[in-house]
Parts: sequence; structure tokens; C-alpha cells
Amino acid sequence: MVCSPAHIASQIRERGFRLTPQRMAILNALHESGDHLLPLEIFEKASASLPGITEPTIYRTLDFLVENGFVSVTHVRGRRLEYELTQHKHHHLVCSVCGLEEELSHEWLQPFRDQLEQITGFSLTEDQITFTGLCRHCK
Amino acid sequence: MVCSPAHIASQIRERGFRLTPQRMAILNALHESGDHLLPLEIFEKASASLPGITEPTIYRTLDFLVENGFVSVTHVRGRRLEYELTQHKHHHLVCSVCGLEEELSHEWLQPFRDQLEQITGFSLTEDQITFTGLCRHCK
DNA sequence: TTATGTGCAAAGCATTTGCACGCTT
DNA sequence: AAGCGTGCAAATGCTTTGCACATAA
Repeated sequence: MVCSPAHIASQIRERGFRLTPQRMAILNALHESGDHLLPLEIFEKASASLPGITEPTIYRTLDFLVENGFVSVTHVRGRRLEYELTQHKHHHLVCSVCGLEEELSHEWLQPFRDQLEQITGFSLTEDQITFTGLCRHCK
Repeated sequence: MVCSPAHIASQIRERGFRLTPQRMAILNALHESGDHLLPLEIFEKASASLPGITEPTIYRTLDFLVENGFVSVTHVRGRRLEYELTQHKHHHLVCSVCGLEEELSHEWLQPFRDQLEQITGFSLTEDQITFTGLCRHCK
């Protein structure tokens, strides 16, 4: 179970990959923000701690981290995807009027996940969930 | 409750928007495919029934349809978003190894949706859900 | 020492924008 | 007749790729 940049770092090595300053800078950027970020935002934050890092590296590293399950892709709104550490097991609840965004804990959905595994035969590793609606103020 | 291109068409007019051949071509393309499509795929399918339709129109129309809740945005895999008629109330279950994709019915989630509305005070209108895992064959 | 991972620079595309015209209402 | 919505063409800018070099192991 993934849980922090340091822990992911050791996982990366354990799986036989190299631990580079670029990968750490990106993991730290995501961790410090604690939020979902656009590739450009990740580039800017990572640049602060590691000047010289380039955008191609951001994209290649994100692909690498997603493939290995350390980072998750999220679609909240608009036509852009965002990235966040997989450790933040939560989902999104967005108001379509004012944009208010709340988090939904992972545990909350666990009963459903269990039921789903039983019926479909799948063994679930990730999920990407966004609910959209009107918040208490806007409805 | 949205349910077919024809029904969406009347909704569009009811809300004071214009019903154009382009909007219908896009709705029909999504309906006939019955699946989630990339903007380019929508462009190609819509072009078949309405030669001359352009890509900017695809994007503007998709934005319009999404804003009005007729179409939903989905992220299944990779770095691209796909679109589908909101009427197809289902979600995705994807195998990360072989890519097998199954559908999850909307009704499944209804109890959770009800509970969620009660707890958060939100009034839900849409949801975008993708579960990823290993299917029965790959695990 | 080795070959993985990054920087650099350029190419490739998806997406957006401005403006004039056509078409729905 | 009026103005919303589209076509056209170009601009934008995100994302990808090839290649040589640096560096983690």
C-alpha cells in the first residue's frame, strides 16, 4: 500500500527502476500540494525544487508513475486531466454551479467495492470517481 | 430524464436553443455508437451523415451538450477524454492487463447515490466512475 | 561499467479563437 | 428580421518523439 514519497521511492527501487531527482521532485510536488494537479502545475512546482526539469520529463514520469499505480489520473471538469498521488484515496464531489469541490473518502465506497468484486470476478486496484451535482447552497 | 436523440432535440428547443443539423448529427453519432467516443471519432462519424461539419463545431457542440447535461465526459485510460450520451447510464470496469472493458449499470450505484445525497446535502446530477483492476482471466 | 532516464529541440496534433456568413426561429 | 451557431483559416499550446548525453545502480 502506497503512502508517501519516501515509501514510493523505495517501491520504485524495489521494482528495479531508478530513483532520480526528477521522479522525487514530481512526487514531492504532488505530495505537498495534496491535491490533483495539471501537468503544467506539476512542472511549475517541480521546477521550484529542481530547476532545469523539463516538460517532456513531466509527461514521461507521470506515465511511469501511473503505470505503476503510484499516481492516479482524475477528471474533475473541463477537458483536462489531473494527477494526484494514489495514496490520497478519495474521490470528488463537484458543484456544477459554483464549482465547490468536496472530497469523498475511499472507505465510504468500500462496501460497494466488495460487492462488485464478488459479482464481477474482478480484483479491483484503482477507481476514479467523480460525482457532479448542485451543492446545498446552489440547489 | 434524457433518453434519445429525438428527446434531447425537443429538450434543446424547449430550453430556447436552436436545433441544428450539426447538433443532431453529433447526437446520432453518439447514439448509434452507443459507446464512449473521442472527439475525432465523433467528427468522423458525424461527417458520414453530414459532410462538411467541422472540428471546431464538434468541440463547441460537445461543450454545449455537456453543459446541458445531455452528454457526459469519461476518462477510461490514457490521456484522452471521451464522450457519450448521458442517457447511457453506466460506468466502466477496465482490466489493467488485457484492457477488457465491461459496463456497470447505473442502478447498481443508486443506493450509494441516495445515501450520499442525504449525507452531503448535494443534489446529484451526474457521475463519472471508472474502476480498474484485474479481470477473472488476468488475475 | 551499463543502460536507464533526462535534456534539448523540433515535430505533431488536439483544441481554441476571430470573424463573417448562413440558417433556425 | 434577428442573432445564434457554423465554417474557415489560423493561432495556440499541450503532448510526443528522436537522439545524444548524464547518471543511478
